[in-house]
Amino acid sequence: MTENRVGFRYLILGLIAERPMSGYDIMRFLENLNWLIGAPSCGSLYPALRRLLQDGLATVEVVAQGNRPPKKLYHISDEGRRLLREWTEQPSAPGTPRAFAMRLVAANSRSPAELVAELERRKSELAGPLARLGHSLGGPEGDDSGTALALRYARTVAAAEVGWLNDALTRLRGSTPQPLDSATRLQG
Amino acid sequence: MTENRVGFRYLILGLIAERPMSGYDIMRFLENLNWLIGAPSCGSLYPALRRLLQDGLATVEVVAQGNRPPKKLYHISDEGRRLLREWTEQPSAPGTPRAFAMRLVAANSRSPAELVAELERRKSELAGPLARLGHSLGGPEGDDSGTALALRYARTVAAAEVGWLNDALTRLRGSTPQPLDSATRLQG
DNA sequence: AAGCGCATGTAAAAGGTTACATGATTAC
DNA sequence: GTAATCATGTAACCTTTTACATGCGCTT
Repeated sequence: MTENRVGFRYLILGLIAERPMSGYDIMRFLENLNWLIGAPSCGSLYPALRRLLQDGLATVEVVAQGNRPPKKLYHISDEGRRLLREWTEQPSAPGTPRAFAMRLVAANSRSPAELVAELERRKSELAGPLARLGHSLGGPEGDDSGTALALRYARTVAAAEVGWLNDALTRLRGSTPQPLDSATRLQG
Repeated sequence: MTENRVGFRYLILGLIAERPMSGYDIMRFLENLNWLIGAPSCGSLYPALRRLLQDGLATVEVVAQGNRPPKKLYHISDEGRRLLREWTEQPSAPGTPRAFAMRLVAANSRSPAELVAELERRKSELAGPLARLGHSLGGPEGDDSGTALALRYARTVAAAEVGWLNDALTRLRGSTPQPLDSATRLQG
C-alpha cells in the first residue's frame, strides 16, 4: 500500500547524483513537493543515508560552517551511479502520481528514448482507468458523496496527466504531432 | 515518507461503511485506483482486517458460496463508525493526491460544509507550490532532464487539481449556500 | 495442463512513524 | 523571551513488503 519503499532510496541517489546534498537539503527540497511526493521524516531520512554509506552507494564530506552545526554533504559513488543506472533501465512498475514523479526525479539524465518509454508506460497505465471513469460518471451533476467526488477528482487528475504526457511526448519526439482524441481532452 | 499509515485503516473503514465488503472486494476496488491510490498487498490487507476485528471496529459475516471458498464480509461496527466520524471531523493533514483521494473515499457521507472545508484546505495547500512552479519554469521550452520534466508534470497536476477544486467548490456552495463560518475561513 | 479468477492466509525481513534529544543563531 | 531556522540523530513500536501456501472451478 505504502508504495515501493525502495523508491525512496533511488530518489535520494538521484538527487545526490545531480549535486551533493545534506540530509537537510534533501528534506528542504522534498518539502516543496510535499503535496505531490511527500517529505520524509528525520527518522527515515537519516537512517536511509547511513544505509547508503554502509552499502557503498554514497560517500560523505563533512563541511564545517562557522557557527552553524557542520553539514554532511553526501556524494554518490561509482557503485551508486551504477545501481541507479541499473534501476533506471528496468521498466517502471505501475503506481501513483507520487511514484511516477519520484521516478522522474530519481532517474534524471535519461536519453529521450528512455523518457519516451517511461511516459508511454504511464500513458498506457492511465488509458484504462480514464476510459472507465469517463463513462461511469455521466456528467458533473448529481451525487456529492465522498466517493463520487473522489471519482470525479480521479478523472480530472488522469485527464490532466494524459494531456501532459501527450504534450511531453510530442516534444520529446521532436515534432510528430499526435492527434488528440476526445478522451485526452476530458475536463472535470 | 510512506504517507500516513493509519490512513489505510480509515480507508477500509470508509469502504465497509458504505457496504459490507470482503478482503477480496476491497482489493478489487482499490486495483481500479491503483494508478492514484495504490492497492494493498494480501500481506497488509488481511492483517489489517484482523486488527479491525480485534479493536472492535468491525464484525465479520461468513458467507458460504456453493463451491467457491467462503467469503468473509466485513461490517463496520458502531464503534468503528464513531471512530471514523471522529477522524473525519478533525482537519486533514497536508499530503499527496493519493492521501487526498483516500480521505475523500474514506470520509464519504460528509455534509456539504465539511466537504467545502476539506476542499478549501487542499486548495490552500496547492496555492503556494503552484505559484512557485508557475514562474520557476518560464514556458514549455528548454530542459528535458528528469527533474525539469517532473516539475512541469507537477505544475500540470497542481493546476488541474486547483481547477477541479474550484469547480467542485462552486457546485457545493451553489447547491447549499453556506455562510462562511470560522472553520471554512481558517484555511484561507 | 496450464493458467487465471476467486478467496484467504502466514512469516521474516525491512523499513517508516512518532516522539524524543541536542544546540547554536537569528528574528520579533 | 519565544519561536523559527539550521542540522543531526536515536529508539520503541508498528506496518509493509515479499514470498510462500492452499484449493476449487473454469477456460484455452
